[in-house]
Amino acid sequence: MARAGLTPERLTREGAKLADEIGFDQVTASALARRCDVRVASLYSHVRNSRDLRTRIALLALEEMADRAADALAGRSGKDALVALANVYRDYAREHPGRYAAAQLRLDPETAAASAGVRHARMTRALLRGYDLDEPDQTHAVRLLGSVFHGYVATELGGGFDHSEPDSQESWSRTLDALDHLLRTWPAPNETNHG
Amino acid sequence: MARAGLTPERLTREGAKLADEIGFDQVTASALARRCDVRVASLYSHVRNSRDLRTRIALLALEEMADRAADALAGRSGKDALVALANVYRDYAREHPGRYAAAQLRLDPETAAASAGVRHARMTRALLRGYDLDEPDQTHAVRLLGSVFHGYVATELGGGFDHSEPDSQESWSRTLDALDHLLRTWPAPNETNHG
DNA sequence: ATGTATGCCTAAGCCCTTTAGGCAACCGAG
DNA sequence: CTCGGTTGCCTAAAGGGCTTAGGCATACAT
Repeated sequence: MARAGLTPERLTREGAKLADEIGFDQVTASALARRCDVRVASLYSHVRNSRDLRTRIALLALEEMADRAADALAGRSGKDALVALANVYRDYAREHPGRYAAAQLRLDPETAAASAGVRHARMTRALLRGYDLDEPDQTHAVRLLGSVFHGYVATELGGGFDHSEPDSQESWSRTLDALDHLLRTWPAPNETNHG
Repeated sequence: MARAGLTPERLTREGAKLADEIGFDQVTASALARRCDVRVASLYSHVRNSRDLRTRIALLALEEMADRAADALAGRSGKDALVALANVYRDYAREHPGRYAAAQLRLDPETAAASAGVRHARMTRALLRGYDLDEPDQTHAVRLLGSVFHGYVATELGGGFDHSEPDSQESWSRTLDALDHLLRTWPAPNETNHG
C-alpha cells in the first residue's frame, strides 16, 4: 500500500484548512484522517492526540496573523498603523474563520510563552508608541485594544451584526476612529462623571 | 424504582451548575445524567438532544445576566450606569464562568430574537441616553461597548491577564474611565490622523 | 381498585478517541 | 542488487458520548 506522506506539519496545514471549511470544533482526528485518506490510528504516529493537533493549528494561526501584522505595521504609525493592525485581525478572521477560532484556544502558559502570541503583544505595544502613553497606561491601552479587536471580530463572525443597520463595515470604521481619538486624548484615572 | 423528578427546567439548572464546575464544553448529556443519578437515555424525554440542552443553558444565562443588568441600571445614569452594567457582565463571568461561556453560544436567529439578548441590547441603548449620541453613532457605540465588555471579560477569564502587571482590576477601571471619556467626546467620522 | 399515561429503564447502533501489535514499503550497507 | 532494519500505515479492540426503540413499573384519575 502506498504511503500517504503524513507529517505533523502537513496534518497541521490540512487541519487548518478543514477548520476553515467546517469549523474549528468540528476538526476531529477522524475528520482529518478522512480528509487525508488515511485511517485514524495513523495520525497518532505524528501527533500526540487530538488536543495536540488542535494546539498545532492554533499556533499556526497565531504565526500567520503575526506575520501579516508585521507586514501591515511596516512603515506605518499613528492611526494608519492602528487601522492596519486592526484590519489584519478582522480580515484574517473573515478569510480564515476556523483558524481564527483556533487562535482563541487556551494554551498552557509555557506553550503560550513560546507562541507568536508574544509577537502580537509586542506589535500592539509598538503601535502605541505612535501615541503619547506612559506606563501603566500603555498596558491598559494594550489590553483595551486587544479586547475591542477580539470582541468585535468574534461578534461579527458569529453573525451578531448581520440583521441590523448600519452595516458592520461602517461600525468598524467608526470604532477605529473612536479608538484613535481615545488614544490621543487618553484620560487621567478616576474622572468625575460630567453627565 | 423511584422516579427522579426530571424536568427540562431542572436539567437546565443542573446543567448550568455543571457548566460552572467543569466548563461549558464538558457539559454533556452523559455527565448531566451522572450528576442527576439517572441513565443517559432518560434525559431524552425532557430535552430534544444535546444541542437543545446547551441552548437552554445559554438562554438561562442570558436571562440571569439581563435580570442583574436591569437591577444594576435602575436609578443610575451616565458613568455610574456604565460602570454598573460593565460590572454585571464581568462579575457574572467570574461567578459563573460556565454559564458565561454558555451565553456566547451561537443561537439561530429566531431563538436569539426570543431570548433575553434583546433586553441586553435595549439596556445598552438605554445606558447611552446618558450620553449625547444620535443615530447612527448610538448603534456604533452599542457595538463598541459590547465588543469591549465581551472581549475584556473573555480574555480575563482565559487567564490572559494573569501573569503580567498591573493587575486586571486596575486595567478594568481604567478601561471604564476611558470608555466614559470616549462616549462624552465621541469623534466625528473620518478624522485626520494627528499622531 | 383498576386502567392508563408517564417516567425511567435496557438494548443497540453509530461515531470519536486512543493504544497495541502487525505487515509492508522504503533505505542504507554490503 | 539483495538483504536487514526502520519507519509508516494498517487492523483490532476497548472505552465513552449521542440517540432511538421499546419495555416495565410507578403514579394518577376515575
